[in-house]
Order: sequence, then C-alpha cells, then structure tokens
Amino acid sequence: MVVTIRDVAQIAGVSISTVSRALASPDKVSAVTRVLVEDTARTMGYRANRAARGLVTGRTTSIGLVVPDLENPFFGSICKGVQARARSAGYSVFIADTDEDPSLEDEAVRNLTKQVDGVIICSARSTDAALQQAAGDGPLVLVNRALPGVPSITFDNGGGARVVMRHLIALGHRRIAYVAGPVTSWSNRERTLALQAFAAESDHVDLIELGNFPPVFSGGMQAADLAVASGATAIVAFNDLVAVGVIERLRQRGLQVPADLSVTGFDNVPVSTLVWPNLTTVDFPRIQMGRASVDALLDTVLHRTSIRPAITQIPVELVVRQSTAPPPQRA
Amino acid sequence: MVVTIRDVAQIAGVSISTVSRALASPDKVSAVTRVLVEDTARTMGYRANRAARGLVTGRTTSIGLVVPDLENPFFGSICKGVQARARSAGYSVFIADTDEDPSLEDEAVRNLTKQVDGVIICSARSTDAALQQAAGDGPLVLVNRALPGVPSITFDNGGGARVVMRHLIALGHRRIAYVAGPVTSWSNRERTLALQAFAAESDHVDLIELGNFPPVFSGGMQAADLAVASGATAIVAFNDLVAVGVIERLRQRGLQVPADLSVTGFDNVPVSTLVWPNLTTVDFPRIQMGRASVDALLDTVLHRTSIRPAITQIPVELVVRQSTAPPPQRA
DNA sequence: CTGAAAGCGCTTACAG
DNA sequence: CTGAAAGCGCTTACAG
Repeated sequence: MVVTIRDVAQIAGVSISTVSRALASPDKVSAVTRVLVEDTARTMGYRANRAARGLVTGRTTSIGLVVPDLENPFFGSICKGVQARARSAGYSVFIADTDEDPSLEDEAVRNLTKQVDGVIICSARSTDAALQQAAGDGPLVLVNRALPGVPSITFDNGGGARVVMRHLIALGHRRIAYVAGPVTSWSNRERTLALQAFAAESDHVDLIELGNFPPVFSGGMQAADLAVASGATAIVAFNDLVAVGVIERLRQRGLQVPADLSVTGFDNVPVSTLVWPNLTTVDFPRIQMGRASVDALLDTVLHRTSIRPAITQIPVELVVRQSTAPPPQRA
Repeated sequence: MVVTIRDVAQIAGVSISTVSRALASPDKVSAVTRVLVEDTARTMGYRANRAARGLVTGRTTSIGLVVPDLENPFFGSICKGVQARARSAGYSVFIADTDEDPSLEDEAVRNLTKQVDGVIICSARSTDAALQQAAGDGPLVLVNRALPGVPSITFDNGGGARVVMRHLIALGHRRIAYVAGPVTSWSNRERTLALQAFAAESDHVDLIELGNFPPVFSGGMQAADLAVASGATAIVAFNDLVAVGVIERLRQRGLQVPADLSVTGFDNVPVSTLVWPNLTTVDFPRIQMGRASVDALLDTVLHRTSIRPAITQIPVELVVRQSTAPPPQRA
C-alpha cells in the first residue's frame, strides 16, 4: 500500500541506489535519470521514510520543543515562530507541554533527546543542574532563560525594566510599586534587579517591592490592594495578565486608571489592547525569539560556524498606551 | 557516545534479542534475565531508538497535529489536550501551524502522513476533497469540522446557538443581530443555520444577519456600527474576540453594554473574563476536545473496537456573565 | 527461555 | 554515471 524506494526503482528500471541519489543528491546522477526518477516518484506518490533515512544518516531532521503551557499566549507565539522557522529549514517539530512541572520537563527532554536532532526548552522551570546535564546529552537551546555554558536566547529584561522606570519617572511618579512574579522565574529576577538598580541611581525615587504573586489575572487582583496601601502612584506589574488583574481590582474599588494610578505590564500579549484602558507595556517579540532559537539550534546541529554569541539577547521596546499618565496633583 | 541495544547486550552478557524482549515484552523472558537487563539498561542510560523500532514494527508511536494558528488561544487549548492525552498513551506529537493557509495545510498533512501513525486536523481550512483524499492515505481525525465518512469531533454548535437565542429572548430581546464569522468556517455555517431555525420557530423574533467578518477584534469593531444601525438590541458575535471588538466600538460611541445593548460571544476563551463587562458566552471545552480527538485517532490506529460513533459531538453550555441584560425600555 | 538470522527502508562508500 | 553490498538500531518469527 505504501510506496517505497524499491517500488520506484522497479518501475523506473534503475537500482534503488540510483533512486536515492536522484532524489537526495540530484547532481550525482545524469540529467536523464534524474528526470525519469523524479517523474516516476511523483506519479507514484513516493515520499521517503524519514525514520529509515535518519537511521543511516544519524539525523532525524526534527527538533523538540518544550514549553510550560501551550494555553498561554506567550508560549503560543514562541511555538509559532519555532514551527515556522523549522519548516522553512526542512525540520519537523515535536512538542511537549510540561504543565509548569519541572519533573515533567526533565522527562520530556529525556524522551525527546533520542528522537530529535536537538531540543529547545522554553522558559525552563527545571534546575540549573538538570539543564546542564541535558545540555551534555545533545544539542540544546534555552529560550527565555540564561545558563552559563548553554546557548540561550533571552529578552533584554533589564532594558525593558529600565525603560519602564524612565517613562514613569518622566511622567512625575516617585513612588513606584513592583508586583513581582514567581520566585522561580528567571525573568522576574532579571527585572527586579534592573528596577532596583534604576531606582537606586535615581534621585527621590522609591521602589516598593510587592509579592511574589502568581503571574496571572488573580495575582494582579491580590496585588492591587497592597499597592494602593503602599501609597504608590504607579504600579509596574510582572506581566500583562497581572496588570489586567490590577486594573480590574482598582476599578472595583472605584479607582481610575490612569487618572488615580498608572499601571504597566510586560510582554505585549494581545489582551493588552483588548482591555480598557489599553495597557502601556513592554513589547517582547516572541515570534522572532522562536525563530532565533531554531537558528541557534541548527547552528549547533549542523556545525555551522556561528557569528552568533552563545547567549543572544533580543532587544525590547516600550509601547505607551492609555494606562499611564502623570500622577494626580496633591490636594 | 550513544548507547545501543548491542552495548547493553554485551555488558549484560546476553543476545540483543534477549535485551529487546526483556525491555519490550518482559513476560517472554525469565525473571532473572529481565532484572539483569533492566538494571544494565538503566545504569547505561539506554533508551531505545524509536525510529529503528518504528521501521520494523511499522508503528512510530507518534501522531501529527495540524492547527491554523498556534497563537490563537482557542487552538492552544486544543493542543494542550491533545499533547496531554498523547503523552499518557505513550505517543509523541508533531505539530504543524498552517497560518490559516489551506495549501500549507494540505502540505503539512502530506508531510506528516509518512512519519506518524495518524493525523489530527484542527479546524481544517482545506476543501472537502483534499480532506477526503488525506483520510484515504492514513488514519485521520477531524476536529471542529464534520465530513461524511471521516471520523470527527465537533462541538454542538447548533445547541450553543439555540441556548444563546433562548437566553436573549427570555431577557426580552426581539431584534437580534448575528455578526457572522468567515464564510469558509464550518462552525459559522452551523451556528448560522441554528440561529435561523430558532428565530423562525419563535414568535416576533427578527434575526439580522451581518457579515461575514474576520473572526477577530477588528471584525467586531467593524460590525458594531452595522449592528447599531440595524436597530438590534442584542448582538450575537461569532466568537469572544469579535464580541470584545463590538463592545469596544460601542464604548467609543458612548453606548453601554449591557444597559443599551446586550452582547454575547462563543468559545469562552480567557479574555472573556478579562474585559469589562465580562462576556456572556458559550463554553467550548477545548482541552476535552483535544483529548477526545486522540482517543478517536488511537481507536483507528490500534484497531480498537470503538463504542464511539464516527462523529462525536461535544455538548456545550451557556455561561451568563455581565454583558447581557433586558433591552432598554422604549421611550 | 534464549540466540542467530532476516529484514524494516533507506544511504553511502566501493567497484566498475 | 550506476549497481551490489553493507549497515543504521531495532523486532520477531524460527530453531533449539
């Protein structure tokens, strides 16, 4: 039922070696043969069995992608970028959702390692040690997390945090609350450090650190009350979802954004333009990051001499919308 | 560097056949041998090469999943369900994003067919003919689209449409606008037919059909003005994103939801609780659908005698929130 | 219960 | 430029 190279060879009246060559390395075969084989293969609907090819070449032309949560639009975008770039390079992608569980993540990586040419781990929740180990077992690229000795693609979290602070301070804010994300989040650490440094360098600016909170809507709902009690006039949320939660809770308490308080997010996920007021946030080009991670992985897999540094940092930019304004005038 | 069955056999002092049996069919081997081989394999870090196994068994223990857009949370949820169920059944999943392009979809299916045991196509954008053809080439399950002769899992779109109408009519609405989705959308056709039928059966109810519109925020923005001009007091949007667009445009025009107009969506994506007012919508259990599609596919792949009908329809339910209310009193 | 052998569908030196 | 042969890492009748 399924047509193999043997069938094509028989119909075309050549050896299977010739069929293989005509299809995989057309220049190693005469023009006549090539056309003959190509035509036969096409009309017979022949498609090479990639597993069989992989067995002899040692390359599967597939990669693995591990993400914490496919339902989260942040990761959806990255997947999209990975998938697009992989296809254009002729690679297929295996996907694994770890449900934010470090042990499932380790298992997924182990499972994939043997059946793909390389693995991309997105926002790894696992320990440094486990990741370092995985990196030893085969080509590996980390996305949205940096680890010494392992190729990584990250966003410039620090730069994003600084540009947010600069924006709020320029508007006149002096008491700024940061609603922190999960303790285990690498991005959260990066942002916290940059916010602290920026506040310390600025005159008369107080940074109030709140949290940690879960990186979702309900986290923002919780955090909003603490932020109000702290006397902050601006709230920097860990991400857009948290920012939306903050705004909702403020609305419930009769506070206006941005008239009474300014609120910012991180990520620029679609929801940031679906809520009112539209969020001022930091755009993280996630599809680009997905693409870049495939490039980095294939550099390793194909032994391409890369101009890329081991750790790539993707620049980010502030998107000013309606959720930020000067603080209210003192009575 | 990579340990094969041969290495394990050598260290354990048995033949490769025995290693293979001890690992794959433990009951065909003595208890002593089994333990010996298992221990050796574990300490050596042996993992079977799935491609090699697939070559001889004819089964890859992987499936393919084709979706129109990984960035769309609707599909993200389905992917999550598919991935979870596949893992628990010992299957890996290849993913392909078609960017809503029918020809990319056909190509993805063709590409996958040879390297997986079966394919799940989500919200297929391709033609009936192409899908019918693909179904002939190997196990195939359609998700969110029905096609005679091809196993499908769908939501009860008609039931969803009827329950929305019933809700609005009970609130007192008599002029109801439907903001239609894409012409090519199977779900849109299903919903339209059900809405028309329900309106026809009800006394003094006018259904105003608007569209077609793109199934996103901007589609809603466009549609809102037409809906207002039509004199409708309630707007049934093709999906939640369109509903959010409608509400935003109404807000811009100074109209209040639900005081001036009621608005409903379909899908119950997370954004429906992030906007204000929270959307009244129809919940589509997408993760469940993802899981069900894997079950249906494996029924075919493993020749399981299935109690399941060829076409499964998943029930849906109305979620009443803040975007619907009785129509305003006539002046 | 165990091993030697054949073979899954390919690719790739090696001859000619 | 082309073909016969070996072999990639497994599984599975077939003997013993």
